[in-house]
Amino acid sequence: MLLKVGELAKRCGLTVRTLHHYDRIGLLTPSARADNGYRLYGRSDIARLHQILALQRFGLSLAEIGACFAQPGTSLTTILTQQIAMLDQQITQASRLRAQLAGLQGSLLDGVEPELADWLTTLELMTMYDNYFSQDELARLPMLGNGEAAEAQWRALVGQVRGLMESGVAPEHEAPRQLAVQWMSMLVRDTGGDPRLVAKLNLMHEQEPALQTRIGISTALRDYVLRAFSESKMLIYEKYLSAEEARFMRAHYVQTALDWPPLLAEVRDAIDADVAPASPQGIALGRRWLALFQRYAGDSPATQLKFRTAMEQEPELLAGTWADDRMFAFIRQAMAAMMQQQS
Amino acid sequence: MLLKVGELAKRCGLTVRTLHHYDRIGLLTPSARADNGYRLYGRSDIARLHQILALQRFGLSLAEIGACFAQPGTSLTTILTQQIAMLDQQITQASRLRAQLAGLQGSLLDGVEPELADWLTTLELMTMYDNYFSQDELARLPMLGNGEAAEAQWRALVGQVRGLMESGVAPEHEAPRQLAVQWMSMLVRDTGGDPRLVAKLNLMHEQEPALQTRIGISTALRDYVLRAFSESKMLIYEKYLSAEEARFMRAHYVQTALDWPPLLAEVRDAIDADVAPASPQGIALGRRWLALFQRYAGDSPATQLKFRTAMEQEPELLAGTWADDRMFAFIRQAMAAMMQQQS
DNA sequence: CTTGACCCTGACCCAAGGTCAGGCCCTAAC
DNA sequence: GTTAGGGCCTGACCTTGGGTCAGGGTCAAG
Repeated sequence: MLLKVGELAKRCGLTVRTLHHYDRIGLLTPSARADNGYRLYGRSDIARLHQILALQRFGLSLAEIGACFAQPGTSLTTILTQQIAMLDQQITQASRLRAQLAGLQGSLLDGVEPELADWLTTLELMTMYDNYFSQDELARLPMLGNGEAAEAQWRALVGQVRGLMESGVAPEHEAPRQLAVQWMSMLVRDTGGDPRLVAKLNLMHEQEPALQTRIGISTALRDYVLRAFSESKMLIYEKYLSAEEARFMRAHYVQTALDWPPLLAEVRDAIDADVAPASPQGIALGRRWLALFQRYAGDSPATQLKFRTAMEQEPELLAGTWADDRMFAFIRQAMAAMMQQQS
Repeated sequence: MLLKVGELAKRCGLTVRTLHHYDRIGLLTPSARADNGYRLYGRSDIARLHQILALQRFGLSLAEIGACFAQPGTSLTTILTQQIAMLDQQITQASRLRAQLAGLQGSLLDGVEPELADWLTTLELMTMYDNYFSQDELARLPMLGNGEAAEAQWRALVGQVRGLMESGVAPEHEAPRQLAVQWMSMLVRDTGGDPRLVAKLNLMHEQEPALQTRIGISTALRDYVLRAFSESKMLIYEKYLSAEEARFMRAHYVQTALDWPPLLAEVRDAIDADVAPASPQGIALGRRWLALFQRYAGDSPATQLKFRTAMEQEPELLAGTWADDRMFAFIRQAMAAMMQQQS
């Protein structure tokens, strides 16, 4: 019962080349050779080949199959769980991509077929997002999924704000202020209240000029909104401050606005990772928080107290800020630990 | 706004080598070079890169992406449907494999952990099946899925038959006959009544000696069953035949038994493919059917009529045969067309 | 004796880059 | 001035699982 290579190949539905390959890499060496050099496969070789094919069908690479034979310590359950896990990952990944493509296809079916070139620029944006956000974060960015409704809302808002800015209306006026508050509220909503997402959005917006032109939000426009939004907050704080304190705040508040989201993001990460507020890492965050706060509140504890009072009295101050009670609690504890340490 | 290769790579989360590669294969050639030979990527290059990455994320190969750019005739919908179809296929395939592995794993959890070597021989059988059956057919082979119950049933039956055979009991005796009828009925059940599956099973069994030793069914055993089963049919036919006719039948019936399944399989294929019975292909099948029938029924129309009468009177004759009314109807029409043609 | 079907080895090929090697360019620090 | 480090260049070899020759030997049938 010795088979030549071609016979074995036919019987197993393989090519001769494949068997040559297995021979070369030492996975299946025929147990005999004829005098003329022909490979002769015996019964045990055939059995081994079947086993190889079985493991291959499981998705193992030839190298892994070789390892299985080399050390018989490997248990089948290990192999199975491993391969199943791999398949699961593969399946979820493919399904996610499929869902994305199907969504895209759905949005294509309604309207006119656009030019490929137009779509490519849209896709350009998609990869940009991919670049800054993990798959997980993308799924949590409601902005993208909401599609139509949210997008129209944003387009309208951006248009209004740009109208005001281009007409020369100062951002401190009431109309820009109201739009800015709406802007931030929508942003909070569309980031699911997660400061990490908004920090990354800001980063992306800053680093991708192409994005700015595409969605129509230049850095100038963003600064305009930022100033208007800051003004809306400062108008409230002012009621609690002396003229001198208000002057200081007005000189520095706007510049700190963009620094908050990254810090909030880090605090949120720390909370999610169960970092203790009193730990060195927690205290470092508290220190940075305090520094940022002092940049517009100043060094005087009395003034700082006024800000805190304002914040407690006026819940409106928290609107559009991505800060919540959990984060405040964390920072309070971190600062307490900080004081303790210093004294 | 010209970026060096390292800068672009960092911004897009790629490696320098990847950009070199894209340059070499002409997918993304930087629009400028510095005096020192450095690649300089402009704004349009960046846009193109983003588009490349988007299409790549869809699962297109670099060659396909290049083709997209080369001829702008390709529509996005085409690409999307194509990729979705590919993903679907990928997903179903992975899911099917996963289900198989999970099933295997489940059957492992109950019992003791067997040796890897033992399992490999089991896997050997699995690939053997793979070799003879398509994935689709495997799923339709209830034999494999039923596992425990059916397998135990088969083991018991095989054991009983072997016991009789080894004790020297002639297959024509009543005990073997009854077991043979049971055998064929189970086979019909476990092939879902599909003659194509049983034809392939027979083929596999004949060509794989390893399989025979593994499941304990030698060709001798199979012939024993076949003879017993034939006997059970012939006893019925005999009641309708003269002594001479019966002698002819007894001399030839058993030898035709193994030729029926392949023919039935082809007829079934023809029906599924909507082949007309009166077409040349249908008539050819009718001719082969008739030839097979005449091998044990003889040439005399009168004798043949007796067989047909028997078949109509004794529904038991159809048990364990994979033939059904649809197939008889097809063959009847084919033969009618055949007669018409000859006259 | 030829022809066709097998067999052998050796070699190059694919996709999508990874990983050096050898050498040039530029900047900053000494 | 020079030297160290980092970035850039090209070229070349490596990966998986074989496909696809090329050049030459072997065997059986006609």
